[in-house]
Amino acid sequence: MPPSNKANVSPVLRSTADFARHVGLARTTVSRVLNGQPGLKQKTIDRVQRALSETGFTPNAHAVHLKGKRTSTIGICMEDLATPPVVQKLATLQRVMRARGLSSLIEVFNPGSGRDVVRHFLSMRVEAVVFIGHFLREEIEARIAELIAHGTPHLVIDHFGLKNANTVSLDRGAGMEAVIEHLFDLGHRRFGLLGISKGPASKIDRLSGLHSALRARKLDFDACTISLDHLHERQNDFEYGRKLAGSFAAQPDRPSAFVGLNDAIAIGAVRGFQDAGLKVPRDLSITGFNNQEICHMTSPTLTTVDQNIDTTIAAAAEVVLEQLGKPLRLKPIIKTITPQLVLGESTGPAR
Amino acid sequence: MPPSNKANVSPVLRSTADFARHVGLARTTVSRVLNGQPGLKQKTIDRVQRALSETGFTPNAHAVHLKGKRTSTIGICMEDLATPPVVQKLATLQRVMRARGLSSLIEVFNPGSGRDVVRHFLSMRVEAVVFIGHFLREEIEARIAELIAHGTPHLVIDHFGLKNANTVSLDRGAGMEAVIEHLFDLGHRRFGLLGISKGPASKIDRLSGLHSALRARKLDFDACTISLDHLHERQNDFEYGRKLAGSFAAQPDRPSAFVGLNDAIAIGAVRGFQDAGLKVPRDLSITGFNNQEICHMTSPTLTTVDQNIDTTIAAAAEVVLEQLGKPLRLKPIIKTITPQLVLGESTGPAR
DNA sequence: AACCTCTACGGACACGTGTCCGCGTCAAGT
DNA sequence: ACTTGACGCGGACACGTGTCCGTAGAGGTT
Repeated sequence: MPPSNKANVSPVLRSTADFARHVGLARTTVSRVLNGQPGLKQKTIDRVQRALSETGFTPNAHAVHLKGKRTSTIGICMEDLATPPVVQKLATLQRVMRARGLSSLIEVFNPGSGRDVVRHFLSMRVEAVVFIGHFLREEIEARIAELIAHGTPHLVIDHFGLKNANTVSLDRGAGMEAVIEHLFDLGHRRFGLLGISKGPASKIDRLSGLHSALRARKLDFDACTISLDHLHERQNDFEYGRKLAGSFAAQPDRPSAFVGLNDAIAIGAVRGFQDAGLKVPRDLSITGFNNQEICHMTSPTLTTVDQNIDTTIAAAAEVVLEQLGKPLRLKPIIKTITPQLVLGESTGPAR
Repeated sequence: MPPSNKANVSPVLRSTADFARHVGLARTTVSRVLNGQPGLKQKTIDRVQRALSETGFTPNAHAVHLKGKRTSTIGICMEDLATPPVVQKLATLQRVMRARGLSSLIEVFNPGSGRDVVRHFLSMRVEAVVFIGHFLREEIEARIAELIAHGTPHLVIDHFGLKNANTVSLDRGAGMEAVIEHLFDLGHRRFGLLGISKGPASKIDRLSGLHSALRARKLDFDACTISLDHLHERQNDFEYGRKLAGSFAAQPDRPSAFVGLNDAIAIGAVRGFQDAGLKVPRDLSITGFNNQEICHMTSPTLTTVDQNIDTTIAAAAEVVLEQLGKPLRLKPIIKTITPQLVLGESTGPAR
């Protein structure tokens, strides 16, 4: 008696045809219900809906997309998932896109695998590709050219200065200006750089921000900043900051304020100076960058710079959404986000 | 002259037919090359390969999968992306799966949206679904039942004790036993619990580990552990740990060792005790859980428990890969991972 | 010149879906 | 009883792909 165990052992419904048979309707009728077409009795609609939630049947997305419906998927390409800021960006972007009905296909772009990643996105016919992080310049530019050739919109978050690329980037220079302003107001005139190496600076880099902030206060960059970047045993940022602090502590004429590349280096430096018997901020001031949670969990808490990630991602989402479905723009879109100083206990008046 | 600008303005190739026309071969021939079928002249193969890398053409994955080829995609369902351990698990799993040729479709399972997430995975015909994190029990059990009904394999990482679910979980009880053993050997006999509330314990919970560790050392659980969990103003773990430490510090007869639920609580507690003028580990010992990077960046560094995430994910990947393509197993697979004590500076001999 | 082998061609079908369209059915209205 | 309208049915096609198969042309051998 086949009908008897029909109730307990329901077969796996793999197609609309299967499902329609199960409901007792024609495939086309079911399809009409699923796509909200008019001309159907309410009773029929209810019948399908109920069976739908009972069986959990879902139309094959591949067939649907093949028929021409949007894939409603974007590709997100990550440099890595190692640091909190990029993870936070990913999480926020994913949430914003989901709220707009877009799924995220996420891949990590190992050096050299970029081609495969982008090919995979293209084969999935994603509606846009977002890159988060900092990549090899030639590689990412080649990938973007490929995307453009395929008519697929793209956006790069946090890799400024790429050719022909739509970018949303944090103005780290402005962040540095805010840091210098804060330290200057506290009376500091000489600054140690932790993990920030002197060299050529592009438009919104930390260094250019340092330069302009010092210039605006009639200070000479080379005279009032010191970088001990010769120690290239940089394993991880915390240890590196600690070692740098050790070297600085041994110097007779050291600066009164230290500007860290990121929070880990700054926190390592705090520790390094403490190990050398110095007190922060009594003897010297230290700043970080990124405003990670950890900044509020150390003694002293860290003065740092917040990336305004929500603003960044909102801007990014806007750029992506605005491009969807339209022909590709000719001129690249470039947006800049201004970060924000966050005061902690690690900065104080110069002695 | 149409052929003249053929070189600079190449049209977007959207199908194998387009591509074949572009190469000057039959669609079927191109398809044969793409799928590595025999009976083709090397010269022809090379011609297609070259055009392939020049144009960057990719077959429509949806059509390919529709034809019956594997989707080679797994769904990963995250509780959130807020804490480092889950992010690390995600990153590792994604990497391992990619190395096996599997893409990851990642979604965040907001309470209530679980149904949609799983439906989406099913509509994409993923080959398996992995849950990472801790969910509402009824909700995740309902989702798993749905997956089973659809014949799709699943795995839950870090949510122990679910009915009919394949799980890989950390044996937090064993972690607690290691912690107690370490503290006991240092001479501690009374323990303060930070964020760990007394109550019913299931098999591999922290509490059951505490119980058995104390029992093995002939100590009475209720007599030698104190929990101040009445302060339910738990905003974030760090502040909560700090407040708990403040309350404990005010007690005349406080324990000599404190066991934290996680690293953030423990680090907050360190800070709280320091604020009260106590020294760690001179006056008291503190342990965390998770071995986040931050543990090595505080003063003192934290004694904690490592989750052995690589081992966890390796086991998870094995379970998933073993299930792919086969009919569903009847008996749930349950694996347990043993964590590992990591010594820091925050624990020392009892006074 | 006749024959054979190698290889590309191109028609055909299936996969699961959305959509169009003509046809049948059934109930309500006249 | 007849007309009419509402509504479900089922055939057909297209989407892009993989694969089978019969055919044809090119090139080499006898």
